[in-house]
Amino acid sequence: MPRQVDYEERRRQIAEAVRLLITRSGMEAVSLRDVAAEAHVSMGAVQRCFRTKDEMLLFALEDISRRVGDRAKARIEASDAPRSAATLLDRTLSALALVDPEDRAEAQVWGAFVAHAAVSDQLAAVLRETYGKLHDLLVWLIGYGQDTGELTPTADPATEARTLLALTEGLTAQVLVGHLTPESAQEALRRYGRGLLTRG
Amino acid sequence: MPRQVDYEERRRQIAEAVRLLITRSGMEAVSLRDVAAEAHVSMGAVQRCFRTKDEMLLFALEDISRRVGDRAKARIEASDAPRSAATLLDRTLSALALVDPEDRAEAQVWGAFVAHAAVSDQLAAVLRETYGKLHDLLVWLIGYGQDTGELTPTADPATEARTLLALTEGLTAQVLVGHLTPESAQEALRRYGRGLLTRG
DNA sequence: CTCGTTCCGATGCGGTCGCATCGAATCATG
DNA sequence: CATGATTCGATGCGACCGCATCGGAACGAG
Repeated sequence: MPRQVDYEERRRQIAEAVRLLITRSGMEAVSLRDVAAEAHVSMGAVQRCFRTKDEMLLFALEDISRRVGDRAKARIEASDAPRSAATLLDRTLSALALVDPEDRAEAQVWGAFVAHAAVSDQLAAVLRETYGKLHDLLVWLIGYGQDTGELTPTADPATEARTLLALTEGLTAQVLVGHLTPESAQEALRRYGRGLLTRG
Repeated sequence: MPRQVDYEERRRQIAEAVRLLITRSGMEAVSLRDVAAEAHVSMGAVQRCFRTKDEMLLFALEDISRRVGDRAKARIEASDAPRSAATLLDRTLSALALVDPEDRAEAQVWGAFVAHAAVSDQLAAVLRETYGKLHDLLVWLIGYGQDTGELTPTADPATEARTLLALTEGLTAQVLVGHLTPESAQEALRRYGRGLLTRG
């Protein structure tokens, strides 16, 4: 056997380059050549990892979807003590809103893929799956909060989860465009969350 | 003087072609040649109207922004009788949510521009202006509803407007991707609106 | 070392891109 | 009609695109 290569690792490396390029110049600036240069590999190596450009973009989206999901879960589990459901919800939504400047790039890439998904069924399928997981996570959190008595029991967790997820995404988009500041978005999100509290 | 041309009309015609192309194949499929063909004019004519491609895209965004704003206002003024503020709000948000299948194309184009705006300051500026106008419209509607006593007076119109606008956009995006049905999005929107009623 | 396999990087190809150029057509004016 | 300003449509240019190809480097097995 000749020199063996960790393809999975290289794919991730390439996905990172795709993210960086989208952040810097938008999705239409993603070319195989630029991706290869950004990932410090040759074009041939990129083509060895992905048969086509679409395959590469698909993997990049799966990669970023995994990141978003992981971060949301991480912020939940990072709570060392049994936190209140309200705190967990707040942290989770903040993570999803990507309001931190360091997450801005990721939000930008996410938005680019959402826009592109309107044309590509494959990308749309990945997004649907990710949205589904985030939805389930929020449903669970809301149900948990209702069990502990923190959240109003009359709310339908599914509807509330849909609303929260959409609100979060909408706020993020408007922050990216510059219509809202991260602070005002954060405040709108918290204000809505407060409405879910039993004594809010 | 030689044959005179209605440039403004032609520009609109070209903008329509841009919309159609984005709807059909996404923003990166928009080339001068295809736009010219779709608009049934020659490439030279397109170049006479717009110095560069970016100028063309900018105009297309301004055109669609105007359409979105016009439609929102139209649905308000179309209410022949002095409608209730709640009805006006519901109609306005439905218009913005672009949940009707016929509006789906427009929502798709809007999303494409939002994504692209993260890279182009010029486009972002147009979007900010449009968002600002929509925000002001919602603020006015909410204030009107509070005056008539239909809406809870404790809510801050500005914050509520921000929330409603973001929620609407987020729901639209998720409908486009296929994570939500237009019906569930409409329901989530109405459910939130009910929370603003005095006796909701 | 030799061989066989695997991977890399360079190059080529056909196509499309945005943009510039230019002759022909058009039409009010003198 | 002749003129000159103006617009059109076609063509050319240089660059870049995605993808295919291929010689050779790298490296384990015999």
